[in-house]
Amino acid sequence: MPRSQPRPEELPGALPPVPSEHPSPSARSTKESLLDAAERLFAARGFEGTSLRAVTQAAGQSVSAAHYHFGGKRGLLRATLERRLRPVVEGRLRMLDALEARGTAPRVEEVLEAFLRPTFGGGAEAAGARARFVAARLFSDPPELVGPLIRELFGEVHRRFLDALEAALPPGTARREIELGFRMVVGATVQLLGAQPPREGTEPWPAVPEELVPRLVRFTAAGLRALAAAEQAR
Amino acid sequence: MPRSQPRPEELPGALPPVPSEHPSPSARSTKESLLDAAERLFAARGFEGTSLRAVTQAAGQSVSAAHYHFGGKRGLLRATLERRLRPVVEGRLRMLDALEARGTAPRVEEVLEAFLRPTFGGGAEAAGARARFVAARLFSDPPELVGPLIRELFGEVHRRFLDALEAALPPGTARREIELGFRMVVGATVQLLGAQPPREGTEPWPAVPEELVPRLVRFTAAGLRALAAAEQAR
DNA sequence: GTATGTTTGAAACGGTTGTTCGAATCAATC
DNA sequence: GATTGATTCGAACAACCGTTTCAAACATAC
Repeated sequence: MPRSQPRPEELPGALPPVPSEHPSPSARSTKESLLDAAERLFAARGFEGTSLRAVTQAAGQSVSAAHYHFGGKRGLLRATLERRLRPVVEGRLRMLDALEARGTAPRVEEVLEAFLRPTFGGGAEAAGARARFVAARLFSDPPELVGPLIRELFGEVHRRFLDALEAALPPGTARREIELGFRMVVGATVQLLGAQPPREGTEPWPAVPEELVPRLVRFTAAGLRALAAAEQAR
Repeated sequence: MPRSQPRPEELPGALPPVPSEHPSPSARSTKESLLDAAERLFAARGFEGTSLRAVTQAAGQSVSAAHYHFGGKRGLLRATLERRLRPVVEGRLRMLDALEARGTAPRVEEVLEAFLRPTFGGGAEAAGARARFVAARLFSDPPELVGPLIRELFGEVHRRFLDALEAALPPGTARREIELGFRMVVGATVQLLGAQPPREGTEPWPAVPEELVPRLVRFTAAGLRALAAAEQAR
């Protein structure tokens, strides 16, 4: 019975999914139009608050197309998140690599800039602003779906940046103190990422990356140094 | 036709709703059991991700009870948020009042402590930890519902704390710089509030208010001062 | 008791949800 | 031109959604 069902996305452990050997150009545009619409709607109304039909309708596609390409609604969210997060992660690691390949030890500000700059990457244009929708979603959408993705994408990054901060801060600073400070860095970043949220009902707070990143670096570097100094003085 | 429909919650502009002149003790426990269940479930799965039936079932009540007491699902969310946010707002204002009633001008750290302490109020016990669920929800649930509530509850608070910070920081610091810094304060706070989120699927990050508040004050005070100093040097 | 207004319960309403199915369409290969 | 596999579409599925309805149960005042 040749009931073949060739889902492009991962099946459990079957033969390699044959990832679209010949992806027709229309298939590419179908996938991307779905991702674009999903990104916009998930950002505005959240995952549970957005119906698959709303996405496909906005994309001008059929519901079954979404299932065919992404395996369902959850797969669509995952793909949407991954598309925007992957470049951020890669940018962070690349900048940190460059920093550590240099001879002299990196300063706290440099490590933080390597972490923050790719977050606001892509300039101030629409694509960059849109890309930042993920921040809000990361902390609100189904944890059993987003949680593993965060660990998979950000696990190595967080470890490496914690190490780099430990090396840049005064020696003897407790690891837990650094972890706590790093969480605050992330928090401040996420909050400013939402400065231009593509959320309906919230008026944007005009800000461009060129303005935000230096402030963020200045603020968080001083914060981390203060934590280390207080630890030192004890 | 005496088809009376005495909703305890607000009707548009009709006569005062007669807010339960004789609230039977069972009615109180009904409302509170609903609020407790709603709080737990909304925190874990979000507003749209939680069905009203799941809430009423967990509370051991009927669906109509929720509609009767809160006017529907949205009213239930609003009541849930309000119950936890109101004390925080009042605590912040009270501490700021006390600070300003004193003779000497408050320091940055004191203003920040007045802002942060009530946020982590209630100690480390379950009620306090549970109360913090709101932070996550505030930035993810339907903006057209939560947005007005935020402005209503936090509008005055934010304005007053911005003024207090402006007075405590070196004179001449640009207002926008302070607003930006304040957003980072909020971001760092929210992030640490989620240190023990009652979210399924995310392992908690053990931390108690006594440990977090001083770190938060230290970190953000240094950050704000750094922003002001850079502004000064220009 | 009766009367009055508040609170609960069970069932049903219309509408929407994510997903599945089977046939139709398309592009490329033999 | 037939075969093969990838893609698209519309229709249908069962399950669930928030809300409403109506009657029973309740407490309190007369």
